[in-house]
Amino acid sequence: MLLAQMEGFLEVARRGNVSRAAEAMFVTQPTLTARLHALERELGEPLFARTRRGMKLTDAGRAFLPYAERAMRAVRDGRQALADARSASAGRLVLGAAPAVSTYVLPALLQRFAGAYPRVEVAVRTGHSEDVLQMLLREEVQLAMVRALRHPDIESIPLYEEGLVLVVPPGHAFARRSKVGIADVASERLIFFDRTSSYYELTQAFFLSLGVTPREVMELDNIESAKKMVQRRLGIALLPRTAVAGELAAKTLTQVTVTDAPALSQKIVVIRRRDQGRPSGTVAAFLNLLRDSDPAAVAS
Amino acid sequence: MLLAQMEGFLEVARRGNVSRAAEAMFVTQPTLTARLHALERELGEPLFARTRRGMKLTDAGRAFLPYAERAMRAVRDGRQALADARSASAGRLVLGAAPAVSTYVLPALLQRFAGAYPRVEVAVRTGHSEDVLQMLLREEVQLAMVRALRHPDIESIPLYEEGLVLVVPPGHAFARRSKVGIADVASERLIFFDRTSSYYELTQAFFLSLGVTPREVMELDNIESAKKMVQRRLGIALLPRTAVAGELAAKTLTQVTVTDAPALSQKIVVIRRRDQGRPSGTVAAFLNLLRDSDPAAVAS
DNA sequence: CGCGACGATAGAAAACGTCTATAGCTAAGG
DNA sequence: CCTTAGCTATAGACGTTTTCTATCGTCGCG
Repeated sequence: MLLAQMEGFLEVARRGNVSRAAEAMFVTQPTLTARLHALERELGEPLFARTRRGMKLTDAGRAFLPYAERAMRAVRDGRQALADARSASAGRLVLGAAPAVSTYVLPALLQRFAGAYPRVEVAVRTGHSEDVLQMLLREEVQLAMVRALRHPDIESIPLYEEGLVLVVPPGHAFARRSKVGIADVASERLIFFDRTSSYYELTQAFFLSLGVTPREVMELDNIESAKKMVQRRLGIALLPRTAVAGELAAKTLTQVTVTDAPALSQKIVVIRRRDQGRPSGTVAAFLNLLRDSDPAAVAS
Repeated sequence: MLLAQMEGFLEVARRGNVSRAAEAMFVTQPTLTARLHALERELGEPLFARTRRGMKLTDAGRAFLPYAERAMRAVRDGRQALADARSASAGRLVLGAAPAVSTYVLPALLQRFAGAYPRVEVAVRTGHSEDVLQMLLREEVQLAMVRALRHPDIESIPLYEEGLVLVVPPGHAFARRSKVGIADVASERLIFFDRTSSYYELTQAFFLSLGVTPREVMELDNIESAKKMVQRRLGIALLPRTAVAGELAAKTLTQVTVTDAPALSQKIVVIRRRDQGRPSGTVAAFLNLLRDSDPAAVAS
């Protein structure tokens, strides 16, 4: 059975006239007649009664009509759904993100995205990079923004390099000094966040590699708390630049450059399953948005 | 777009494997591959991501899936609906009937019909034959049982001949006499029913043609009341045989034969629009039932 | 009585779908 | 390391189906 037959059936039923319907469908009348015959033969039942003045539905035709309509509508709607998906004018986007990304980078990005694609439903799952990777592999998320990591089944696109910057409370001694060395830092009270996170390991490794043992460490499990601690002058901290952009601008925290240590940073990437084909619809739209933005610059 | 493509799409989506799906659909793998390609090309979007271990729906494919399913289901259901209609195992039957038919003949017929086709919904519209004819022409009913009448757009099948019989109360003088003549009848008080009905005209014409003027006529607008009047000895009446079958059997009315007058009767037919093609489904089923029954004999 | 409108039919040309055979790729196994 | 197995994609031939143009047959209508 062909959709063309259904379509012809509906058109003829609507107009009660094969010639007219054929014209409307841009085929010749014999073609449409043949389609109707084929459909009737397949269904084993005349759908039309041929009268002097045209075609009239039989009871069987009337019984079949709603189903043909339903089928055609389903196809039309399916096409439309695809068009919507293609233009990302509707659909769903499920993102995974590491905590720092989720908190400091995503909000601005999603605000732009939602503005451009208001009918797209967006969901965000936050977790440490490794956990988010697992979500991606389990297809719980379509796309994830995490620190660079590798896995045979994923491909990643670099997003930005997130620097860890040393922040001190306004008016701190470091803020007035022209040069701050790693030894100076080590003698300060240092505040870390989230022992389970890669940031923690990274930071520890950094100090150890410089032969420095941080003094009197304080650990929080989230960045916001760490910032508050610094502001309350309980210590200084190495925090992601994107996480402190707001405070630096508002001068409620001050950035200090360490002169005798390499810049500490990690790469943030967006990752995607390799086996999903070309990105399409909402995913492609979001990736385009990322390409057109400087994610690090939008941190709020 | 072809239904075969939809079907292939669904099958492959379900199995994640073209070869397997092709086997299940009794086609070769290249055929199914071609169908998928054609569908994807028409939709302008890959529906599957080709992986090492088979086919995996893309987001677009996932978006399209429910619509394809819906379309296929509509077609399946349509087929089923037609099959049901053909076997009259389901559907709807709208009958028109003249009052006497509706009241005295239809109940038994419909009881049998409902027994044979329990899932068919039946509706009955009652009216005088001419009114019912109009309903049929307006397609408000599919079939009608009325007195014989002709119209270019309808065809009719004889059902039975309904005799008008003279009924008197039990114990009436006529019941004891061997012979009753038309003159005897004319001297009795006669009860008629429904001046607007064809019965009335028919009966009047009958008497007039015999040169007899009925005495002291009483008119009711329905047969049941007329029967009651006769039973209360307010007169005698010429009533349809089917309408008094029950009373005759119960001996609450007595039939009298008029010896010197021709039998008075009218033909009852079932009529149908000529332009509806061969009767199908419920209509055909009901017509078969009529053919297999003796409608006059089933009068309750 | 011919004209016009309707669907059905015939026959030829074109288009399409399907098949077999095989290529190309990747992952797993000896 | 090479082979094998399992997957989809591709090529080319074949056969059927679809579509077209042209025409017919029928029936109402003027």
